[in-house]
Amino acid sequence: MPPKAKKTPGAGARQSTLGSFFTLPKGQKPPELQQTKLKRTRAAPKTALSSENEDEPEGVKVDNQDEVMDGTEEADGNTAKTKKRVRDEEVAVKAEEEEEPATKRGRKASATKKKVGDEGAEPVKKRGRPAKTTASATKGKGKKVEPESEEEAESKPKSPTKAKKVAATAAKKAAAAKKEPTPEPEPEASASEAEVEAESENEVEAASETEQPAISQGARKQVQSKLTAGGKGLHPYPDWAAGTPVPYAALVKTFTLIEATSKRLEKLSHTSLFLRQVLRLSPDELLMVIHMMINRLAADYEGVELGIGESLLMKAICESCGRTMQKLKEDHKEVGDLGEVAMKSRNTQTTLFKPKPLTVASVHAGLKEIATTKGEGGQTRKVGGIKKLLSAAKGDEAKYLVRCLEGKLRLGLAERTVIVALSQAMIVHEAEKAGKKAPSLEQMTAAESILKEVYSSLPNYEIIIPEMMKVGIMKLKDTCKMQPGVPLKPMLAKPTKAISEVLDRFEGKQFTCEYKYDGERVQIHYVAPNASTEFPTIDKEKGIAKIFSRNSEELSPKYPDILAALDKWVQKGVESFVLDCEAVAWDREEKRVLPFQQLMTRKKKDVAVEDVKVKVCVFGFDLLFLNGKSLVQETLADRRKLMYKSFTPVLGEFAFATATDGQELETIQSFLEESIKASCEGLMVKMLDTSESFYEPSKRSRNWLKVKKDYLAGAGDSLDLVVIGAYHGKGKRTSWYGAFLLACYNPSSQNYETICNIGTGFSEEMLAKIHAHLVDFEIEKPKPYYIHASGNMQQPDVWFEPKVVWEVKTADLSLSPKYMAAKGIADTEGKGRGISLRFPRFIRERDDKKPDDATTSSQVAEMYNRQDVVMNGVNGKKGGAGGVDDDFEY
DNA sequence: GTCGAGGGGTACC
DNA sequence: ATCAGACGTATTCGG
DNA sequence: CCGAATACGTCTGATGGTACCCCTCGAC
Repeated sequence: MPPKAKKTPGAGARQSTLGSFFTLPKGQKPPELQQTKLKRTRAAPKTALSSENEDEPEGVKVDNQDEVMDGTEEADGNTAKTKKRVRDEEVAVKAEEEEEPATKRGRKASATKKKVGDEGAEPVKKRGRPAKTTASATKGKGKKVEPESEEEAESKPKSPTKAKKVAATAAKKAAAAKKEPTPEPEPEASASEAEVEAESENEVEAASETEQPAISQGARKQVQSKLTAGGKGLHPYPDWAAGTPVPYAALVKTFTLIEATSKRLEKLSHTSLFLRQVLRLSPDELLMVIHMMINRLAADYEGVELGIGESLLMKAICESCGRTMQKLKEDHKEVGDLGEVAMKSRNTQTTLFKPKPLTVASVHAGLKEIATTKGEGGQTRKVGGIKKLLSAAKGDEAKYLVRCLEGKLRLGLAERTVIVALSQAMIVHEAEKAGKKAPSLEQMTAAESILKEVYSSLPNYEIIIPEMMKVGIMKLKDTCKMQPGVPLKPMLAKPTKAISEVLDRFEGKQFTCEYKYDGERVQIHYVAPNASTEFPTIDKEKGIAKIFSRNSEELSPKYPDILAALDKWVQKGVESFVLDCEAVAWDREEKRVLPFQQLMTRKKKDVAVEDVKVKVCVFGFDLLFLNGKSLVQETLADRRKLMYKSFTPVLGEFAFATATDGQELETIQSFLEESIKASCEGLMVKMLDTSESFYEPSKRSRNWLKVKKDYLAGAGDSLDLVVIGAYHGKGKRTSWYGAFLLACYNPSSQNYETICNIGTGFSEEMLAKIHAHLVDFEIEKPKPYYIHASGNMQQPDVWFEPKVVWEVKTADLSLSPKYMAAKGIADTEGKGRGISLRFPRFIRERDDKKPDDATTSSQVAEMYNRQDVVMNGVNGKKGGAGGVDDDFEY
């Protein structure tokens, strides 16, 4: 039976799109995407979208209203709402169960069934080649770069003009468009697949899992070894005198090369060549060079901040080049990159004095100085520091200097790649030094994995690099081990669009689901005074007790209360540990967790235990280190057992994350519902006991899954909002709008009240189209009936006539200091705050809606209040307890 | 001189 | 945080 | 058995709101 028939009528067309979208199995492209892939043409994507795959008739027009209304009607009865959700989800899931073709090995045999319903029209894409026709069509955009296009790219490596880019994509699409949706022939495969799976799925999976990393390097290594093994003179920058400081120009040259290509392997090779050169000529500066490449001054937890942002930077450029701010801004808008702007500006001015050429060391020192400048007149002095650097910069140097100050190198080269490059450079260097031949692929692979592993357990170059120079890369593991006091990179989770996706991945294995609390990820490090194991960097007498954030920032000053309460919940005999947990705001009276917005209001510095305003409860979910031993290589099941044994829950102070190991869809389903009722964001799903359950922060960045409520059918709020303003895009989005200002409609005042900016969820194609479309509606000044904050800061770059309506999805609604939506309507504590959206993202255009059909202020208010009720329990203490700046009396 | 508002920056999500 | 796009690798199918 | 095409994972860089902290500047 086509699932569609089962849909709740109220949900209407929206459900049909989202529903099917979110329940698609992994291997399959959602119809929309597929659609776009197949049919993308610059003209009329709209029609393609709506006509073809959403069989979405008139109902659409009002569905949003309906939905909101639904919500409100059910608001008091909470349960009704919940039920509805459950139902939708069930439907979705069932639908999938029925029609999912075993895209992935490891799916059920039932999958052989042909799909029907929503996506029925769309042929199922299977692994492997579907049909002949595609060949010629796809060629145009082939995966390997075609000679011509490469030529093109090469000829203007930097700042390819947008027009060109658009043209290119358009061409691609045109080519792709020829591709015919082929009428899928293919039940056979799934049958055999199913069989294979039945026999040996686990082994196969496990084997491939473990081996993958090593094998996969093969081809890449070959390239690498070729590039790296050659010896001197391969790097385009001429050697500087050995032992002298690395010229900044050499680094910049490398940057330029890296930026010029989009190929990752090529970036990699440039990086390792340069690093090798550094190793050869000025090994002492390796650390600094690495820091510069990843654009950092020191380890994260040392809290070195530049304190420089766009504004100050512009000021500095302005002063140093003698141009007006206005001109600068214009350029910025056009070029989209302050670095380029700075470089160009400098070019127009002849430098009379020839300052000493910049070196990596001098730049580093300059930056550090800027970072440490503070106090009265600090900003001016910082600007002075920038000017000094800038005036010594030649050519491209200025560009990267500025970007470095901006904190975005925008090279397409991030830390991960640098690590790989470093390992390669190092191993080659070592071989050469020892007079041996170029290292074998195996050696290179080994070196790479060693460095990765070491870095993941001790992410601090200031320790690793000197050690590596001393003992060599292959022995690093022996000396650089995890230690309390150095924060690990936390393991992250991959977003999941449907519960079925979880099963898809974890089916047949032991896994667990935990609540995903809405707080701050926190890593607690502890060593008791006089612990029996000693650590090189820790004073034995004092021990250590520190807290780190998700990004390895030190949070101890922010949470003295947690540290002070440690002995309440750490069991005796636990001498040292590293605990992964979530700190959540806690309501002492109601004994329940509070929303994130509440947690945010905690002070960050100089917090004394006595005057903590927002109490925090710690929810532990993983133990990474215990009594002198790293647990990273233990299974989650074991780690968790140890955790349970080592700590004791104390109400309102510490708890273990609520978890269930149930394997059934229904179990997960209801667990999810529970978690949401308990004010959580959703669930985390983790493998329990295969080797995949090791804590592997860097090896596999997303080995956990998160299931968030706003993904699931019916549980996410979506709104239809009017576009009334926009901001010029930067970087990739130069010459388009980069973000937009949205508003809801207030029918009683006939005003448009701003509710949020939005800048994600658009495809490039969409952005281009949007720009082309909206340019014509730009207006000089905001309409008098636009209600928006007056601050200079908040104004968009351009205003529009109210014409276009977009569907936007959000996770939450929050009280806002800068947006005006529903001000005075919702239960906003009379503080004159409006409502805004948390994590807004663009879903699609609603060309079937007029601006005054947009979501209304009262609907927004309704949504907010409903959420408030859910959050605070039906009885909610002292009416509308969500008030953010409510004082919390005890 | 002191105080508060607002700009600018950074962190969290 | 969310999201899209590009690249690299693994897998599969047609010949 | 190979080449081509697809599927999937990883990495990168666009962009969101809010709160705090620090500095600046103007009012008194």
